[in-house]
Formats: sequence, structure tokens, C-alpha cells
Amino acid sequence: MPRRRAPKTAPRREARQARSRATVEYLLAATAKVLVREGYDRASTNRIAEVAGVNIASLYQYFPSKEALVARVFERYLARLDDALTTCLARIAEAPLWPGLEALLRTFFSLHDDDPALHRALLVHVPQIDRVNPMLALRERMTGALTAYFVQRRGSLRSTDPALAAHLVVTCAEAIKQRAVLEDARLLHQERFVSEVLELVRRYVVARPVSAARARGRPATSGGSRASRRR
Amino acid sequence: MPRRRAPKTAPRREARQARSRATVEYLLAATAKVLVREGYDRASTNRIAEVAGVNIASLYQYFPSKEALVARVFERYLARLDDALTTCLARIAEAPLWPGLEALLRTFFSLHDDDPALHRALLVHVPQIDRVNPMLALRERMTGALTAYFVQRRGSLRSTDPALAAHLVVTCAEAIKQRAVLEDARLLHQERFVSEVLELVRRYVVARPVSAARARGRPATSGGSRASRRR
Amino acid sequence: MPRRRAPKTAPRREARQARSRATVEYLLAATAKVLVREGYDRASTNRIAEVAGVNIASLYQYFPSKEALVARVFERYLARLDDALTTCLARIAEAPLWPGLEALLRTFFSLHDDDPALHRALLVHVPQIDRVNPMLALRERMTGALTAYFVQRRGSLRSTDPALAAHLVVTCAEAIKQRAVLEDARLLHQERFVSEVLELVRRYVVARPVSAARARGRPATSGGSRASRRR
Amino acid sequence: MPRRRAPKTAPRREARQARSRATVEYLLAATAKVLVREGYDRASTNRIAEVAGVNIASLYQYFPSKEALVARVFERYLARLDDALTTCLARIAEAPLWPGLEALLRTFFSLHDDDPALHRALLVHVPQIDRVNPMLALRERMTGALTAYFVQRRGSLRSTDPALAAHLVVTCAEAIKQRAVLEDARLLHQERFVSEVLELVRRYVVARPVSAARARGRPATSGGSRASRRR
DNA sequence: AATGAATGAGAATTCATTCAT
DNA sequence: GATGAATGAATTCTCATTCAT
Repeated sequence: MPRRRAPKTAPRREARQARSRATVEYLLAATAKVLVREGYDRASTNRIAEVAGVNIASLYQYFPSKEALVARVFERYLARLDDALTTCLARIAEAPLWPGLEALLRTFFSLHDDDPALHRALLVHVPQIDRVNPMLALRERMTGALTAYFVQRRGSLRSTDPALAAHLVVTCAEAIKQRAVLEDARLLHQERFVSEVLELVRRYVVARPVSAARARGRPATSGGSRASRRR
Repeated sequence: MPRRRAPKTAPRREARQARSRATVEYLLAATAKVLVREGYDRASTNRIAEVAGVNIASLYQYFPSKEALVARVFERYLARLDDALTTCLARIAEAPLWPGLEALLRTFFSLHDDDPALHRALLVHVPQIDRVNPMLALRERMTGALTAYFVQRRGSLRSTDPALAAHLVVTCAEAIKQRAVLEDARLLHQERFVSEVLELVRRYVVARPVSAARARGRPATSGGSRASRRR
Repeated sequence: MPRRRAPKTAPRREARQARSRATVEYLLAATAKVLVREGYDRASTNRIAEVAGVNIASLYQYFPSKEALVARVFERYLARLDDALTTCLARIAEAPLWPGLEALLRTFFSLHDDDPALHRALLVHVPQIDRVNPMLALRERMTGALTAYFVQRRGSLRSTDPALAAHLVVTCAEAIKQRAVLEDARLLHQERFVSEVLELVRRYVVARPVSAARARGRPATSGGSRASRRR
Repeated sequence: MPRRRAPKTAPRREARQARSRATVEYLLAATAKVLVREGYDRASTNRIAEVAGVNIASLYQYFPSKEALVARVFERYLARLDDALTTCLARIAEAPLWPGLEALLRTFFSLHDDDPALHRALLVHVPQIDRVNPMLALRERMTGALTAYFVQRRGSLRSTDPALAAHLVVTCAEAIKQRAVLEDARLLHQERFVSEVLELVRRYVVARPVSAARARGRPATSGGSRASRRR
């Protein structure tokens, strides 16, 4: 089993024609499937090609390594989340501190269910420090955006260190969601759970905790439907 | 590479004699070393035996699989943390809600540096859902203990769901520490960082946020030295 | 077919017990056989292991690569020649220029027939510039020894550059033998052929070409049987 | 890697049109380049096509195999040498034994530097017994021509076996040049080196070694510029 | 005539694990 | 009880070559 010292992840040849694009799709679908059913370690390139019904050599024409395949699957999986968060960030650009942040968190928590099993597999099996790990990139982008968001609302922010606050909020929110996905994804649909998490964040972030009544006012722009459900 | 479907982890034979015990020590030390230097995937039993200077057949006399070796290393690595937390829990058995919890958290954050590289390797490479993962066990025990702790102090607890509160506190604390270990272990020594984290937890946990002055009173029993350093 | 960038040739583990030594022998024999029958390119490690009746993994326990196997076979094959030449060099240490050189050349030409097919395969298929090529080493040693031999007999040497003379003599002798092995190994047994070659060398090396009669006097110490056969 | 048992080398289709011819040129240039830079083994048809900027299927439209490509490159590389030797042979058709032979050898030694790296790659990596190896063909032609040349000058020839003499001369000359190309191509430009080699041949070939003065007379027709440099 | 795509076959190498002494 | 040796089963990755459009 000759292992590459530094697994390459750059795409090899781009699929242009319809047929090859289909091949790539089969491969990615098979990767997800194998990842879910057999785990990262057992997901060999041969197995993936077999499940995809694609020749192993074709696999290597489009992906230079197993890592590249998994990274691509991961990226795709995160793309929706990325889009949703980016959209939400735009929407709350003018919102006050808390309603905006609440909307962002609700968006984050609500978008988890494309394929929970795949989500689990990706979280658990993909080594987390990999520079390629697209979740790291997303996390960093989010931390940056949130820091900027906090800086612009310094007046309402309790902490004097917006970057640190953003770091902690992102870390906690991600961890809470991650554990829920791994252990019981339904939690993320339960308003009892979600609002408890929101409370945790709000009390940390917002400068002078407003009265509970005001705090529970509807979030700025998004997640409204969900927010109203609470009551 | 014939992979066992269900990796065994039970110890095979008690190493009672001195020589046997030495062999086991060599093996565990080698496992840690290889894990750190080459990562989980590259840590083969052959390699470990070689580094340990132990015959591969002897390795299998004491450990039924690679997983068993790694699990044992992990357990050992967590043993100190486990001890410290258990001790601390005993000490704060009678303490009020916050000082006790602060002491517990400080203990948790301060005990991270036996071998950061090993810590990193274990965190990153060992699949996290593994039933064998001793960190899951520790986490569950801690969540249970904290739930009990909260139940006993219901009056001071803000949340009406002690179990959920414990879950969130454990999840966040673990995630924050884990990220620090992976990215910059020195953070856990910086009072600015630690007290920000404590603030996050305190505001969530404690019923009526006491004034800052009272909140910063010294913790109940342990972590005192560190706490006193603050002022 | 993941190819090593720099093929390793250092031996891996030495075979100590009788059983493993036998395994190594089988492997080397199989390497020679496959080399002869199928050529260097077709001689895969899998094929060699199969022919040897040895598990492929065992092969890799003793040899880190195909190159290492071939190099070992080559070394062994050259060992006899090396020995014979070294012995002869000792014998002619005190001999005059020509008889000594003739003895050396006769030794060189006569020792070719352990396994002509293997010889052919080695000559043809093993890339010649490979630093590992043991023939290069032998050639260099011989050139050095011959240079020293010439220096000590400067008076009788026609050329004023012993190193260059040695270089040319070694080059030509090797090439002539090599071509004979490749095309018609019997030539090396025909005195007509051999003495023509000797004449070529003698006329180049010896200062004042002695008369043919004297030149054909018996060589100093070795190769005598063969030499006497001539007349 | 499905290897043909008997690699075909016949050209598949005449490249009559301009574009086709250009394609062929690109392919041959790429073959040479890859051969030099990566060696024979690594020179895959895919790689060659890629470097040539030619579709792999087009490659197979003009060359039936990798061997055919390499053989064609080899032929081209030898064509100049072949031409030069043929021309020289014509020129010395009426020359006396030695001056003619000297001219031929000087021509042979002087024509080596089109692309030493390619020369080296071809010498080292192309299996030498290959029936396709164009150097064998050239060598045979030269040996034949030289035999005829010797036969016509029997009177001046020392040996009584012109064919054997030609064989030895060709073998030695080729070997000397080959080693020079592999180890230090500049040697072939140094008159000290070349004239030593010439001396070796002259003493073997010419019946009654003429005096040094006469032997160094200018060669018959070609290589004169170089020869004149000597004095 | 050219090209994008596909592929069967196989090469090198390693792993986890068990035997026989 | 320790050790040298052995091994079945994978794994990654490439090659020469052919199709289908």
C-alpha cells in the first residue's frame, strides 16, 4: 500500500463532456455512499470505483487520490451551508447585534439535514487538521465575518475583544451542532434545545442583558418562521 | 490488510511479571511516539513493534489489535485528567454553584500539556465515534456528574433543565479546549482567554448574574493558586 | 504502478536462520530465472515471488525493491569473476608487463560461462548507468589496479599515460567479451579469437613490440594451461 | 499493463499532409524530451502524447507502440552518423589502409554531440538486444563495409582475418566512444585522447607499423581540419 | 481525421496477524 | 514465553491501448 507522503487534492482533469461529467457524479455519489456505509478507512479507491461502476483508472483520471474525492464531497456538502450563511450574513448586515446573530445561528442550526449519515461520516472520519478540510475554511471565514459583525456593533457587545468573542461563539455553536448531528440530529429541530443554546450565546455576547421579554423579540430578517413557532 | 470487523480491545494477558510489564511499557511508549510522528494511519503494528524493540508476535501477546494499543494509550493519557477532575469534584461537593464550577473548569483547562503533540494526534486521528474512544466515556461521566451537581444546586441554576445545561457546558468547554490544543495550546495558559471562557459559562449557568465584583470572588476549593494570580 | 523515485537497494533484513536463508536463495534463483526467461521489464516482484514459491510480502522482508534483487543477483554473478581477477592480480604482482597482462586477460575471457543466458540478460537489460550496477564498481577497481600495474612497469609501457592506457584496455576487453557473450559465447573459447584480441592489446601496450616469436612465449604464472594448449 | 509480446514497429500510416507531419514531429520531439528527462521506463505513451500536445489516440494513429516511437527517435539520431560515415566511406574508397581508416574513425568520434543527454538516454535505457535497435543495424553495416575495406587492402593488413579485424575495430571504437559519451563527452574533443585511441587501432591493423612520423601523416580525405590542429 | 473518454490488466508495496521453533 | 519467519489479502496507482463521437 504505497501511500503518498503528501496526498494531492488538486483536481486532475476537468470533465467537459456530458459523459465524463456523469462519471464524476457517479464517483462522488459512490464516495459518499461508501463513506457512510463503510467509513473512511474502508473507503478505498477501488471500492469507490466499484460502487460507482467506473473503472479505477477513470477515477484516477479525475481525482488524484482518495483525499481529493473526499474533499470534493465535503466541499459539496458544505456548499449549501456556506451559501445559506453567506446569504444570511448579507441579510443581517444592518441588523442590531442580537437579532442578527440569532438569525445567523438559527440558519446554522437548521441546515444540517441534507444527509445526516453523510454528515456524521464526514465529521467523524475525516482527519480534522487536514489543511484541505473545507470545514476549516468555512469556519475561518465565519469567524472573520462574525468578528467584523461584532466590531461594527461594539457598543452592544459585552466583550471588549470581538475576535475572541467570535472565536468562542463559532467554536461553541459548531461543537454543539456537531455533537447533535453525531448523537441525535433531532435535537436541532427542537425549539427547547435551540433556544437554550441561543440563550447561552446571547448572555455571553450582548452587553446588558435585556429583559427576557425583549430578548425573545423576533430576529431581524431571517429564521422568522422558526422563531415564531416558539410561542 | 485484513481488517477485523469488530476490533477487539480487551487485554489478552495480564502482564504480571516485571519483564512483561516492561514490554508493555515499551509498546505503549512506541505507540505514542509513532502516533505523534507518523499519524494514526501510518502507525502499523509492525512499525510500533519495531520502534518498541519488541517482537511483533509479542505485541500480539499483550494487545489483540492496533486499536487496543491506541485505546490503552488514550486511556492512560486521559487518566490524569480523569483523576484531576474526580478529585476536584470531590472537593467541590459542598461548594456553591459558581465557585465550584469555576474550579472544575480551571482544572479542566489547566491539565492539557502532558504532551500536546500526542494530544493533537489522538484528537485528530482517532475516529471519534469509536465505541472504544475513552474520551467519550470520560465525557459522559463528566456530564453525569455535572448534571447531579446542577440538580443539587437547582436554586442557583438559571436553566430549568440541569441535564441540558450540563450537556452544553461540557460540550462547549471540551470544544474550546480541543481547539486550543489543536491551534495554539498557549491560550489555555492565558488568563485573558480563560476568564473570557469562564464568563461565557457563568453567564449561562448562574441564575441571577451576580455583580462582576462578586463573580470574581475566589473559587471554592481548588484552582486557587491560579485564581489568585488574577488579581 | 507507483514507482519509487530513487529505488532503494540496501538490504532490508538479514536472513539468519536456515529457513529464511533458503527463502532468500529461492528468491535470487527465481530472479535470475525470470530475468533470463522474460527479461528485465517483465520481471516483476510479483512474478519473481511466484516463481520462487515465496509470498510477495516475504520478498519485501528481504529486498526493498526489484532493483535490490537484481543488484544482488548481479553481484553474486560477478563475485566469481571478481575473485578470479583479484587472485590473478596477486599472482602477477611481480611479473613483467606483457606476460602478466596476458594472464589477466585470459582469466578475464575464460570466466564467462557460469550461465551465459543470465549473463546476457544482465548485460542487456540492466540499465548501465545505475550507480548500483556492480559491474561499474568492478570495472573501476580493475582500471585502478591496471593503472598501478602499468605505473610499476613504466619502462616497458609504450604509452606515457598509464591511466589512459588502463582505461582503454579495460574498455576494449570488456566490450569484446560483452559482445561475444551477447552474440556467440563460444568465441571466447576459440584460441584464434582470443589470441587476436591479445595481439590487439599487446601491440598497444608493450613499448617495443617484441618479435612475434618472443611475444608468444608463455605468460607469467596463470592461465598457463590454456596458453600451452595453443601450441 | 498489457504488454505486447512482440512490439510492432512498422509505421502505421504515412504522414503525408502537412498537419500530420507536424504531429509526427511533435511526437518525436516529445519522445526525445521525455526520454532524456524521465528515462525509458517512465516514458509512457500517455506522457509523450501529453508533452507533445497531441491526443493519445492520434499518437496511436502514427505509431503502433512506444517501441516504435523510440526506435524512430533512435534512427533519426543515428541518421547523421550514418550519413557521415557513408560519405566518409565513399571518400576513402581509394585511400590507403591507414589514412582511410583514421579518417573514418575521426569522423566517428567527432560526431557525437548533437544532444549528449539524448545519446546517453538512448544508450543506457534502450535494451540493447532489441532487434529493432537501429544501432545494431548500423554496427553491422559498418562492420561489413570495414571488412570489405580491409579485404581490398589485404596487403597492408596485419591480420589474416579481415572480418575479425573489422569486428574488433568496430567493437572497440564503439565501446570507447560509448563510454566517453556516458562518462565525459569532452574526451572525444581532446586530441590527446583521440590520438591514443588511433594509435591503439593503427598498431593492431597496419601490417608493419610505420614510423611514428609517417603514421601521423594527414588522413586521406576527411577529418582534416581536426588532424591539422594537431601540429 | 481528431479527440475526449474509457478500461483491463497489472505493478509495487504494505498491513494485520499467525506459526513454528 | 519470546522470536524469526511467513503470508493472505488489500491498497494505491499506472500503463498501453481502444472506443465512440
